[in-house]
Amino acid sequence: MPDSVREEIRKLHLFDTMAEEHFQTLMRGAFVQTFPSQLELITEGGASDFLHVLVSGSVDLFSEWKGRETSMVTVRPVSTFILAATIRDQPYLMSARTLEKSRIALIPSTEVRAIFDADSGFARAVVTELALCYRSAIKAQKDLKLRTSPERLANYLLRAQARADRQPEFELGFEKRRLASVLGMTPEHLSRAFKGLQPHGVIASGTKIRIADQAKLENYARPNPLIDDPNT
Amino acid sequence: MPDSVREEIRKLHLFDTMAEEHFQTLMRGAFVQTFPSQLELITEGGASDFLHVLVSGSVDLFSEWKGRETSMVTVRPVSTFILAATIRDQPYLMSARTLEKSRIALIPSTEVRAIFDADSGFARAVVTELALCYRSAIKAQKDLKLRTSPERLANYLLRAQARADRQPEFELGFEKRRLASVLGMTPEHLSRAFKGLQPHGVIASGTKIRIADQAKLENYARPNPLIDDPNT
DNA sequence: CTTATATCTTGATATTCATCAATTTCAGCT
DNA sequence: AGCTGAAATTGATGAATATCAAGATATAAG
Repeated sequence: MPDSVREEIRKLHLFDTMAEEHFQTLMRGAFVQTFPSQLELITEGGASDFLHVLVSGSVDLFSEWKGRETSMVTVRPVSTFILAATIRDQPYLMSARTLEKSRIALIPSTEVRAIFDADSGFARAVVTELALCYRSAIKAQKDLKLRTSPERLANYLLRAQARADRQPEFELGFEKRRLASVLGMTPEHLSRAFKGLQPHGVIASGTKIRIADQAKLENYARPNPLIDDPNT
Repeated sequence: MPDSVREEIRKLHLFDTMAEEHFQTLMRGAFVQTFPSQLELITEGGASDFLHVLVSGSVDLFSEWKGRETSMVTVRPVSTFILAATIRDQPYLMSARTLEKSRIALIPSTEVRAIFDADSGFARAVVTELALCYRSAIKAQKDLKLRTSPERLANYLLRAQARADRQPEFELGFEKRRLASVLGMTPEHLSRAFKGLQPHGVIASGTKIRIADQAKLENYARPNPLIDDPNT
């Protein structure tokens, strides 16, 4: 494992308080691999053999049932995924595929669980991380149950804007068909939803979004920190 | 706090491995209270001052946005709720109200966080609990995004049946209007969904459900452990 | 037992959203 | 620059779901 990658992983909240010795143990068993785009890394129902750390690129977590498929969330670097399955030693609830060429560090789950028992700083960090994951899942559920799909889109755009330093213009950075799936709608419906947001101050041309009238959009979207703020 | 209640709380997975001394500390600061039906115990956005343990009765966790309201989950005894908010010291994401007369133990959040730092057995139990909560939230999201509402109802009935020892006949134990809200539909639509399940072997009369043809219902519902099994 | 109130059901209708088919636009490749 | 295939849009239609307005049933209080 290259030192630069090691450093990036160490900086993650999940690993930044644990004893150096334990971190070294984890890293000894770990390895970094570069995967091509569109590769299925893990399949839901499988055994959780490795904790994954996305170092660069991006990964889609998705699920299937009865031939239908839905994107649950997009993972961006640097962050871990499928921590809960690893800790509980239970099957993955979601599949994962790369959206682009991606570097991923794989840490054997058995070692993660062993260090979890040995290092209370790490255990505490796991708790923080899981609580965050849980809360963001609850927010996603509220988003789905309380909002119509154009409302979800409007609030999604405001969150994307916030990620892009609140600039009035930003890149979607993400295929629209997957955005549709994340928002729980069809690509066609998403296309119409974008049109429907024009009177509310949104100008979308291709993958570039411009919030022409911030106040108007916010008035329509009614963002709520208990749904839309990732830090709350 | 009565000893009988103390014992029931102690038996919860969350508390059953911690040092007796620490458990005593928690219990000293805690108190049990009986609340009437339909009382709003906590309001989303509020500060998480107490970890709640439902000793008897039942509690609805729900959320609101723009005048709309949705039931997220029903808490049944004996279990805790709003653990993530307590641990993270962040505002509640959901409100809670009693569905019937309920006894609830309230444990000050500050003490929970203090013991969490001091007792690694407790910390580990918190992790297990949070991972379970997270995974059930993901399952709920999959249920919502991958299934139509009659499919959600069909699978809900199979889960309710599993809770009732897999008897072919069981009580819904739950107002239909709230079931509708939990399943993300209107009461009218739920009523029609029940009718739509008749050809699939479901006989519903009032609050009593009879699975007349198990195979037929399962063939329609296609339950999946990665969505429907609470232990997976 | 009866009244009163809320819940559940049913019917009619409107809205939201999905599907299918046909273009159009875009991005990558040569 | 021009070709190629995927993605995005648009239009027409249909299915899923919500809303509104009555009725029917149940539940609780007197």
